[in-house]
Amino acid sequence: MVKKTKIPEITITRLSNYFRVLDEFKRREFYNIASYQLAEEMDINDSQVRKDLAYFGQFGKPGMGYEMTRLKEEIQKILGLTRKWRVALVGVGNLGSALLAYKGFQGQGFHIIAAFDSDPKKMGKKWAGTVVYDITELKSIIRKERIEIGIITIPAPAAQEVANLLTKAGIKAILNFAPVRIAVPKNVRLSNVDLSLRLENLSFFLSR
Amino acid sequence: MVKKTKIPEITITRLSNYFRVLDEFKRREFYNIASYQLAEEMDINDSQVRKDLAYFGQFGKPGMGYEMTRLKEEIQKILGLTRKWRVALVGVGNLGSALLAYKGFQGQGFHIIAAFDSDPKKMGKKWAGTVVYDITELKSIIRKERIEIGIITIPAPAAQEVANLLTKAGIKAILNFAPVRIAVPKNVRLSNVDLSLRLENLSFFLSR
DNA sequence: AAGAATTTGTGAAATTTTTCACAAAGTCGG
DNA sequence: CCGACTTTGTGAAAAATTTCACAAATTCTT
Repeated sequence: MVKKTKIPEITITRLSNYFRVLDEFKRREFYNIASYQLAEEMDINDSQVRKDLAYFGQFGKPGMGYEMTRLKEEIQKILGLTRKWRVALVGVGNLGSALLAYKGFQGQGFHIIAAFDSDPKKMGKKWAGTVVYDITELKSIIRKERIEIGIITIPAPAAQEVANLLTKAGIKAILNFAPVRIAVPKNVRLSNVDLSLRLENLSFFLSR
Repeated sequence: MVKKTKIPEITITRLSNYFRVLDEFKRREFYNIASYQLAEEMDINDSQVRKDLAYFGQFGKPGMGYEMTRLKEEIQKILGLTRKWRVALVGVGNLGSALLAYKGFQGQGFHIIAAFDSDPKKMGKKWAGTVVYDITELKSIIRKERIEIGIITIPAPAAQEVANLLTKAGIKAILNFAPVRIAVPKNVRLSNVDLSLRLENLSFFLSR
């Protein structure tokens, strides 16, 4: 399945978006979908769609397009969404609580197993079904629970420190919402969600 | 200032990140910064940094690099952050409240002037200093308050409907947090923040 | 069953983005 | 003020990504 060819990261992002489009078309009770339909929906070129999918195999039928159920399954396999991912969230503030309550993660196989905070008032309680632990317990719980992904939703100043804790606990990937760039070892995958950055981007285009 | 040359969108994103790096260096009391320092910090090539900045002018001095205060100001001008932006937020749920409380926006000139919700229990109250209005008042308030940017933080099913309302009210840009692709007229700038997408991306790289 | 119509998968071409590499401009120490 | 350094700004080269375009596979129509 996984080819030797280097796959552009943006292809992976598009794969997620194809998945979303398929969900919408599924509700319309289509059985097949052609590359040009996916492309139109996403405002891209149709051969882009075919190239992206061709990195991973030959899923389509000439003259017919792609069988929707099959394609959804294939994308799920490619993205690693056929298994459950065990996730920890650090920082049960406004944003952290919102993410704990967010239904979208659960559906895609991302299970927030544990939350951490340094505020004694929050510890021991449950937020949207997830127990909040003292951050001093982070290492032991992440190891015991075999948690692989960490979400950082604490203020900027402490973000690097928490990233270090997560790394030392053996986490494999971090999704960082703190508005600060953090450094992690090369074997840890890091993804930043900078909320202001998106607004700044809009601001640029509105200003021209 | 604005050249005829087509500026890659990714350059704009990097500009925001240069801005973050400058903030961090400033605290260390540096006066100048060289392209290779910015580059190192961001794990990119130094000529990339110079190219990005050169789209907008000649801000550096050979042998010396860039004067930090000046560069920060220039980037602010480029990104349109020297003015205030009037923003509305639709959907005061978990995520919406978190964004209302988020300090980062304010600092960059993004002021959330009004929030909207359809839940009568929330209307009329204030959340983190912002009044929550009935969504039926959206059009009139957006016009009266001259609001230009809308943030959508409602569940997926109603997102398109709200986008239509915002568009009809004359909004110029939308930041969409609903996990669904929405359609807007070409003159409205749309940016999607799909939280699951980021986790899916991590999942892909962890699965390989 | 044959011809028309679709649509895939993929080399090749075009375009975009990144990196290289270096002249020119400026700094610094003595 | 000179010679050694440093670093910018930018053409040119390289690399990556997107688009074109078409043979081959498959379905559809009659």
